[in-house]
Amino acid sequence: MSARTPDTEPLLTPAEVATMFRVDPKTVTRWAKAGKLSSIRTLGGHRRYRESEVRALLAGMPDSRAAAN
Amino acid sequence: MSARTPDTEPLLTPAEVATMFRVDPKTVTRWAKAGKLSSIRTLGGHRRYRESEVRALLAGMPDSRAAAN
DNA sequence: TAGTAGTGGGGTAATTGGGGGT
DNA sequence: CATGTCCCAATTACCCCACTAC
Repeated sequence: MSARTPDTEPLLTPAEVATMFRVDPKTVTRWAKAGKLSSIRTLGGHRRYRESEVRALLAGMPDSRAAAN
Repeated sequence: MSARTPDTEPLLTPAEVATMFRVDPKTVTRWAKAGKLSSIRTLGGHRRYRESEVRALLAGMPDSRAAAN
């Protein structure tokens, strides 16, 4: 097989996070800007979010942030 | 160790890089074309990417030249 | 009434994703 | 089969402003 994936964290798109929280994608972006949610940028400037962090927040764990935006 | 590896750098396929950034492989190709990501060509014309550079980019470093892992 | 905080909408420009064909 | 390339629709970023709740 070709696609062996070296040790990487699963990421989510803004739309996916928005759907999970039942909010507008812009609101997710606002959370990232406010530092409430850590984000990784693509080379084009779009944001990607850590699935583990999002799920932790969804589960009600208010403390799982590591670094800021 | 029996088989030695002359100092060769670990390379990644477009699909692997795409998975790590949570984007489409075609997007990775676009980055290479735009010069945002250095690429090495196989003899068949396909692109390969430096794992160290990709990881540095994922970490948020705007410029990546040999991350000291 | 004014002030603060959070969310959504509009508009524009750039990036991204998918189809089609090599 | 994965990839390289081109075209076009969808998504996203970024700005400002309106609305609601406290």
